Amino acid sequence: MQLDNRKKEVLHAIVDDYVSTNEPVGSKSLIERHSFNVSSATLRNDMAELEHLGLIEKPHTSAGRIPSDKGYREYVNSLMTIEELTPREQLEIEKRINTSVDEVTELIKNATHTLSETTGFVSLAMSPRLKKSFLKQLKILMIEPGKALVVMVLSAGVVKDKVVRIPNFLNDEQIMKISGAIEKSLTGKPLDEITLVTVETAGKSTDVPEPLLKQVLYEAYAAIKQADELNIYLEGEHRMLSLPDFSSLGRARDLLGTLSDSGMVAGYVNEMENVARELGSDDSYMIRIGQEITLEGLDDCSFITATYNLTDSVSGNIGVIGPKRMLYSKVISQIDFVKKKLNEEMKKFT
Amino acid sequence: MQLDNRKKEVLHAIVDDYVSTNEPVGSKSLIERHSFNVSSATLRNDMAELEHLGLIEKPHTSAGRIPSDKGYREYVNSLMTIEELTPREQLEIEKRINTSVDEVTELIKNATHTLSETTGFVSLAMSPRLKKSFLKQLKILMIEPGKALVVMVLSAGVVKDKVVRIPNFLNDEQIMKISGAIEKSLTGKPLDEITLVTVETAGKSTDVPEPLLKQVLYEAYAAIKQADELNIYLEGEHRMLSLPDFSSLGRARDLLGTLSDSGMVAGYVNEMENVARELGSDDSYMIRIGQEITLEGLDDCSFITATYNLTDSVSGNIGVIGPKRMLYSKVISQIDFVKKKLNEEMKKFT
DNA sequence: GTTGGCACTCGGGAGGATAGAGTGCTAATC
DNA sequence: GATTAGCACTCTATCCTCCCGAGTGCCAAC
Repeated sequence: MQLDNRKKEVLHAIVDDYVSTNEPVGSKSLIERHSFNVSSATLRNDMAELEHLGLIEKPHTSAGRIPSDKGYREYVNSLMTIEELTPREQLEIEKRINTSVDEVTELIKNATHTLSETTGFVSLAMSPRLKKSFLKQLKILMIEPGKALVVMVLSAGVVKDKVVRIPNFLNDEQIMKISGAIEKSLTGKPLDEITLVTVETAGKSTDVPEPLLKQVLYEAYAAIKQADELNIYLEGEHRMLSLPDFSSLGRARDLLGTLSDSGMVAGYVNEMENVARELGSDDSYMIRIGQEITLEGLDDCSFITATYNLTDSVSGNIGVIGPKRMLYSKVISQIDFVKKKLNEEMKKFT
Repeated sequence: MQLDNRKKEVLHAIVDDYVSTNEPVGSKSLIERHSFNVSSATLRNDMAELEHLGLIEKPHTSAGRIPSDKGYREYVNSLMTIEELTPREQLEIEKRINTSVDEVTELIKNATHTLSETTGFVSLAMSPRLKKSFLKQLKILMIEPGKALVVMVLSAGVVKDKVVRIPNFLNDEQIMKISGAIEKSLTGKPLDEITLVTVETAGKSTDVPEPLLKQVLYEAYAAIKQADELNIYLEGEHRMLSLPDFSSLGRARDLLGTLSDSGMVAGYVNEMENVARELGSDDSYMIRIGQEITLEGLDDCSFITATYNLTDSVSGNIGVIGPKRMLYSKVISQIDFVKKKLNEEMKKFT
């Protein structure tokens, strides 16, 4: 995009003004609000040019201009400067996240909540991707005949468990044997290297009769697989209703309808993450603007996520879904700060 | 309320018509849609009377009438007849709930989801009130130095756990001793009879040094207390946006804003339950209509809940929040049926 | 107690005029 | 060649006004 300096400033100003007023911005009001040393006619020429390049557009002939998705993209990529949060804002966020909790999950929920409150938008977080974390402990506890609890402690400081059904005849001692055998041979293995075969091999060393053994092993395997399933935490959906961008009930309905399918949103975030990795992107955050988002009803939204790290190899995403007409520089720095604090707090768990 | 038969029929007809058309209903259209053997003028007299009694009201002078909260209340208490679901509808619900799950929590979530889908409204469920269930097992597992997992199995077939911090110096053996001591003396005790003192007394029989012991006991106690905390599951908030009753963005915003504070909703449901118990109500469901609901923004809603039973002494609530302009007879039977199926499925867990 | 008749009320939709912000284009100027 | 003033044009949003129609309350008659 070869834009001369003034055109860049014009685009910058249009985005700024539109974000703060929610009104299409015209050449004249642009002159009034900013100190361009040229006339409105000159800006009109520039604006015609910017429109030709697809960076801004007119809602209708006699209105001002609003940024297009491409315009926002240009703004985000090359024009904006990210501002630090004020100490006051930082303090506010720190205070909210710092409430001591005993589990990583709680911490992540905390951070998500904080992010929604500080940005005023929908916030979301993915649970950590645990595939690369390894098993530190695995215990099978007998709950009652036919039922047991598989408890796993993972390297990332995460505890997972799952109630499973087991054959009725198995006694406490047999379960302990199986539990011990699995633990002994799987400890230290990353979750994504554990297969049904690995688990079955591990169980072979016990003297528990075959068919009974097999079912327990299978259930243990299923519990391990379930441990690295992804969860998503979404919060603040109702805040979207307060934004003028969603004052049309139809849009609001589509948006909240889509967000209510958390599995779909989770899938999308995951896909974003994968794409970013493939591209070897080294940005600390990912942004999707308007139509770049392939989820239905999010055409007027932007999606910004950052990656938090629980350990070197275990990470997840945290971010925001807001209107594409948002103060990107501010929101990005808010996400960034929350992520930073989240990372710091996470160190306490690993 | 001393209403002659025709007035009852008129009120019944007004509620029915208004629920199905969402238009204020006038004397003339009442004649057209129903077979009253009187003229519209007569109905006008009846309607004036009903209005005088506060059962119906006019949005403005020249409109038809709509039921007031009191009118709906009369309808629900004395006029409506609850209709059975069709076999087809029953099947639909059964199919959705019957998906086999391993934990009660999952089952409840399932039921909530089903209820939202079948009614088209917001559904909610409270987790079972576990105060009256007793401890069947309690194990403390060492996770790593300074950290342990308290696992509790309750009589109602529910498994709860909590990660707790413990003194760094404690070793595996000491923890097991404490764990065993607590389990031995608390097994069989209802949760609400377990106090910090009970737990501390239980721990005395071990030879673990006092200050270390004390912290573990305290954490175990906290874990037990946390086990009977109430959770609420809310689902389908976005569905409210599709209802004409909430086509005003302001109302929709207030409603979803309130519902987003799940703690508050949970508190309210709990209060409803307590009031019903005090009154010794033997209804199988509770209904709050319009202004009877003290939550902000729910003036145009009705709140219907039923009580499910996990065991004789352990129960929770499941129900719906919908517009007060709803088909009560239908919704109530839907809730009732879901509750029934939920109870049946729950038997498998206890 | 019921009914037909009638004057009255009020919201909502249709049509029309107007203001105002903004545009593109042209011709003159720097 | 870039910039500017000026101007005719465009389109939306808003405000009036008017009027239809559904509904009401009340009265006098049955």
